[in-house]
Amino acid sequence: MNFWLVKSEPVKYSWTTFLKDKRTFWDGVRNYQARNNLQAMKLGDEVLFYHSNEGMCVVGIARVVKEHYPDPTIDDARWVVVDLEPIHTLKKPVSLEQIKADELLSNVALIRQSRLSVMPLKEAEFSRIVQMSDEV
DNA sequence: GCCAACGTTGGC
DNA sequence: GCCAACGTTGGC
Repeated sequence: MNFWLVKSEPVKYSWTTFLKDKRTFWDGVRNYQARNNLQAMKLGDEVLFYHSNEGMCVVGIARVVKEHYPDPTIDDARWVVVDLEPIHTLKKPVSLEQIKADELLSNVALIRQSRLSVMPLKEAEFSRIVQMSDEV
C-alpha cells in the first residue's frame, strides 16, 4: 500500500463537503508531477487531506476507491482523476507549523515543494502525522 | 534548446 | 496584499 497527501483549498472543496458527499472524484489537477502521482495511486491507498491557504492543516484520512481515469470535467486526455472517499476525521488537525517543526517530517514535499498538490508520503511520514493528530 | 516574461499557488 | 517558488509559454 502507498500513502499520499492531497491539498485542497477549503473555499473550493473542504473536508466538510467531502464528508457530506461521501465520495468524490479528485479533479482539477493540471500539473504533470501531480498527475503522475494520481496515476500511481492504487485502490485502497490511504490519502491525507490537507487544507491549504485557509486552515493550513491536515484534517482527515481518505482512501482511493477508484484508480485513475480521464478527467470528466475537461476534454483533454492528458488529465486524470481518482475517486476518493473519507474514512476518518482527525481528532486534532495537524498544522503545517507542526509538520515543519517535526524532524521526521522535514523531507515531505509539502514543505519542500509548496506548490505541488498531490504528493507521495512514506509510510513513516504518514503514520507520524496520524500519530501527531492524537489518533494512536 | 535556451531563456525571459508571465501566470499560479500558497505561505506569511 | 505581498512575494517566493516554480511551471508554462513563446521568441529567438
